[in-house]
Amino acid sequence: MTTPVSIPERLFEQLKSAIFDGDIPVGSKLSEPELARDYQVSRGALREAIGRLEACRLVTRKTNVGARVVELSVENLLEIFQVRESLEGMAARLAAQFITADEIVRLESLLETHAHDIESSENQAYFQKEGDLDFHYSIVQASHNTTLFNLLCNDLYQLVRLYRYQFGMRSQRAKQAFSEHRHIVAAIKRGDGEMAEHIMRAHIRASRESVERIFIHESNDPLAAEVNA
Amino acid sequence: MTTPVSIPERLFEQLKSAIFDGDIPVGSKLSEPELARDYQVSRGALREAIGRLEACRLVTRKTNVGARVVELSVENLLEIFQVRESLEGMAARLAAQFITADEIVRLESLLETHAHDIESSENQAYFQKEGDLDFHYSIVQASHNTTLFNLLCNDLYQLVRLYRYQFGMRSQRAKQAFSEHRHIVAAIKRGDGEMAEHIMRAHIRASRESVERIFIHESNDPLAAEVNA
DNA sequence: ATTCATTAAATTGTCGACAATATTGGCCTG
DNA sequence: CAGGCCAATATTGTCGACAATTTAATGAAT
Repeated sequence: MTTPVSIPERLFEQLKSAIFDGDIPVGSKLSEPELARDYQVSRGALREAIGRLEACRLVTRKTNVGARVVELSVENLLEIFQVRESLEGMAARLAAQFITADEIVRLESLLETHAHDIESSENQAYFQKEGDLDFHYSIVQASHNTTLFNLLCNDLYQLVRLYRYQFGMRSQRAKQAFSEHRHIVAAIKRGDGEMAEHIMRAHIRASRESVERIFIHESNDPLAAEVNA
Repeated sequence: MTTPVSIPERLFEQLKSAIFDGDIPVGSKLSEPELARDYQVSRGALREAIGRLEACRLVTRKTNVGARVVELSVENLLEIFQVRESLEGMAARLAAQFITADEIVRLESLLETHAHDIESSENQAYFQKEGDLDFHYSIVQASHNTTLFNLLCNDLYQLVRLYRYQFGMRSQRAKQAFSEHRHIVAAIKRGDGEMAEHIMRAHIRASRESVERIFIHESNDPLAAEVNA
């Protein structure tokens, strides 16, 4: 017995993909009649889907005017990094305290997968499109704090994905980042919460600073931004 | 020209109040036909309002089954405290860095109001029903990080309010908490972010530990819980 | 030509009706 | 009497139509 999926739920996922892929451009208006035609659904169902997009801050709505895809800005991206540093640092510390044996196994096998991805990929602007987020997702899950999980995985990570896709961010230090992932897992495994938090924060801070350098100081090449956190 | 308010928006506020006040009991089902009758609105408008309640996690929804007011638990409350310690600590640090002169004035006048409230109130289980949250709200605002603001003020504080109302939490250390508020503002005013964060974290941690003591060790009197953070 | 008012078109907001699903209660069977 | 099946009922999901509002298009006046 699989959980039933309503039309708005499906639409929500479809619209997210369309936004991530740029089929619905950033900043553009979501026309209800148009989308209802395109996706062959009633406006009611569409409106509920848009409501969910609003909830995870991918679109903003104005009464009597309509919904638009959020505008991206470096300032907002840096804000998100700041919040992530704080929350994911905490997640790493809690994970070190509460992670289960089973979760450790899964986390290490995830690392193995990523290690393989790095080896097999020729160019260095490689793997972690979702893989990196998967790692962070797993850490948050291992914290066993559902409030924290909801904030990060339901809200923030959606925006992080949007920034990655839209800015076409690629890692400039993939091996470095991967190595940090390993150290984080090692610290968690031995129950060293202090260290896990410390590395995680440094890990995310490094990404933020990379973005700052690229976008603030000389922003000619936004395609080479940082992604590995 | 005042911003137009749609029916779902109004309903959202009304339902929130009804939930906070216990008119719609915690854990109970939100019957669409019943509520539509009571509030004299169509089910469509009601469903959108319920969607917003779901977004800030005051209700949970199951497809084809309906919406229920969230179940409260001490575990969840402690989770929220943990997240708040992390986020509000950061907010205090950022506030020390970015607060404007105007915001400092408003913050200090808020403190004066609270000081007066404490003086004029005879019993010690006094003032801060919303006043305390107002303080924390102001600090977050002064951080000038809109992402942080959204997470705390749109999502978490709603739940905090629900816990306060439902558990009838009262401060056991109001004067102590107020003094901590003063120290936080002082640190922010002199631009000492490290100190502001440190005090804020200790402030919230103290509240969490108070709740732990009351609910975990001997929980006979949930009415005397901690509220001042 | 530019601005403003007026009107026409399009879009969003709201509603009630129908379809699909879940829940309830009764009935039958073991 | 317990447990499961089936019909009846109620609730949620979905849709298309109408109303309210915003946006645009048109034209008149300065």
